[in-house]
Amino acid sequence: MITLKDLAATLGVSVSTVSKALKDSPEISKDTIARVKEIAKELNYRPNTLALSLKNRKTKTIGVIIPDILNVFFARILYGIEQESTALGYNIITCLSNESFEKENNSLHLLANGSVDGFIMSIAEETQSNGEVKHLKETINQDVPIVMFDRVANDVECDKVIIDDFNAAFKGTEVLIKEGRKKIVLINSLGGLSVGKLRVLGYKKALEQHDSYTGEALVINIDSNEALLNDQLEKIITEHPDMDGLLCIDNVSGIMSVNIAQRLGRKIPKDLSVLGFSSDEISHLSYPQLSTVTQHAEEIGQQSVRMLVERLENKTKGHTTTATVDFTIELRGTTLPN
Amino acid sequence: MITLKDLAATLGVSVSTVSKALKDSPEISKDTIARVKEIAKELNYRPNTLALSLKNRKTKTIGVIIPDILNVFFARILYGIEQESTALGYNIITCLSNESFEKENNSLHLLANGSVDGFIMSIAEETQSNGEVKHLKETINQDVPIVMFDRVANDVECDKVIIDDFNAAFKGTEVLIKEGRKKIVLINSLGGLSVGKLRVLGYKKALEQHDSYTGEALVINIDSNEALLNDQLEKIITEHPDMDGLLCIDNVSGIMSVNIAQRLGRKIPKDLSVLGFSSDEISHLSYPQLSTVTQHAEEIGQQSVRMLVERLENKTKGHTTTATVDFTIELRGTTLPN
DNA sequence: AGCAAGATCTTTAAGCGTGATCATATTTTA
DNA sequence: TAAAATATGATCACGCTTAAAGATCTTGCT
Repeated sequence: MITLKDLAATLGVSVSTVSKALKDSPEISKDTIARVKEIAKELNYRPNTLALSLKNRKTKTIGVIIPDILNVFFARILYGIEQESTALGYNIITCLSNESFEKENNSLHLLANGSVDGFIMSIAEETQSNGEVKHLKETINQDVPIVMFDRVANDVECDKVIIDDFNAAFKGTEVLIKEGRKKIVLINSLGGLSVGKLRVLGYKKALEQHDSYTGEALVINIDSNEALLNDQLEKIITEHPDMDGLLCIDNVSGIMSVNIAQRLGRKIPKDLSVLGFSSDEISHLSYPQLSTVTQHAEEIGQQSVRMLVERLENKTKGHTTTATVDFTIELRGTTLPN
Repeated sequence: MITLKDLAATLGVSVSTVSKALKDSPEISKDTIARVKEIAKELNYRPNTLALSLKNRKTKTIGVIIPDILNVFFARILYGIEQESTALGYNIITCLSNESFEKENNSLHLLANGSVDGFIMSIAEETQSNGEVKHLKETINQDVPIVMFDRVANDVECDKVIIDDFNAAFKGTEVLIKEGRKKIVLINSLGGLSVGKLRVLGYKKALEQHDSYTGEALVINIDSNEALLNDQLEKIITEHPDMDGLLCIDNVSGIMSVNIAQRLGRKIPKDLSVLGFSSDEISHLSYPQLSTVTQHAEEIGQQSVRMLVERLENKTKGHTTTATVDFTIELRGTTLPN
């Protein structure tokens, strides 16, 4: 690695002269500046980011903690985070909590010592169901800000980026109601997560509020293990022959349900209307293509970065914000054309 | 942030005493060690990684460059990388090249200045098709080692982790041949990538070598844009009514083909046997579940980390290795049971 | 012309947080 | 009481920035 010292030595000047020359300081003569720059280029000098970070007490690096990178939703959020950070001149250190509290906790401690300027994270399932928040509060108290997205801890005071899950499910359910469906079922594989709970509430509220819907509300909880998903869904579809509307609130069960229902002889969307929750790319995997409540995952990521950087660079103390990112409902082939 | 200085001040001893005490130096009295440790714990002291990195000239951080995080294959590799790095005490800085040469190049330059000890990467499509290697060679020459996985640059001398793509396609094709299929088609959406080319070669070789196969080889190149995939596949399946074996060499077109073919009235696997290339989780999305040539993505990631760390810690100079990670063929529902 | 006061350019020194080496001070032992 | 053991402190270096000091050359004024 080439350092300022090396440049100084080859030119026979002092380190500080080189340093100043490289940033066009008016203190340094045009001539010297030119000479320094030339040799710097020739030797392919790059300032050592570590040294700069140490000096400036900031790293221009964001710690990102993702619960599950194999979930397209999170992968896409990471994509958004990466894009926006790069645009704003930040790097990201990515940690995968793998839904484990311990890993999440470790990552936080490992990086909250000057390695990153702040965190962007969605909390692990385990953390959420156990209601663990100490590690989060501690980090914030040490002046390392956190922005939480999607899965947030309500009793931690920090910036947040969420979807209006209640409303998303509400509007989604309305789509099915307005089609005149008589038995609309919600399949829930999100277990103890707050987002799942909110979606169930939105679904129930919509059914209640529309007099045109005369059926019952039926929420079926299933195991989220993907290997078991096919069998569970097949069982549900078989056991509910009169089901004509289906709301799947996770990424993949909508796709699977469409494929299974068709194999079992249901016409989609005629006999059964299916609405999933996910982003575009996965909806292509079924035929007809899955209609979805689309969460703008990329936007969630970008927004999170913007909020964190705002806080870092303007030193916004106190006063936290919660941003809600819009959802859209995209009707493709598994619901009736309107 | 709490520093050694802070601890020293509160205890009324010197910084070096604190530093030594924290690492149980025999130079320091039991008594002082205890006192230092107690207050360190109380104030929640964590050594500043940045300062350590600067001092030790190594960061214990790996730069990871991924072409496309929305591709499950890469997401899963990242998963493996993260697991193994954490296990070996390394952090990862993740950059997404998004298949662009420029982003790849930038990331490399941005981090190859002491920010990371080495890189693990798969080169961007653009980089590969243009045959750009200067940035890679430069990095290696600056003594920052690179491990490439999956998509590798043949004329760059570095450690590599690959799949035996030729053989994977060869064996996969053999499965279909042994079923007695008469018209086996390969659908290629991987365009200019080396892996795609190797798979096509393996397929052709298998067809040639088996006298029992009397049909032709037919490679159909398609656009990889997922939004267009459905239509393209439907067209292919419609136009080739006599096709009875299908090899899809990317992640998703196998799934789509199965769903489309069934909708068009083909019985799977009776009329048409389909074999995809992907990892487990995505194969669940079709019914019957897709039979696949499974690439052990996680293992590829882990192996890459092991090779890099080996080089970093043992200062293995010169002498590069290429590791081949096994593939397995997993017959699920879209091929005949054997 | 003579010389203080600027103007211009360069170097010195300190500090970011650590750890290693070397030096110093205090106590114990032979 | 000198030598050895014990405990602590001072200093430097990692690569960089920056305030302050130093050195050299111009300028302006009597």
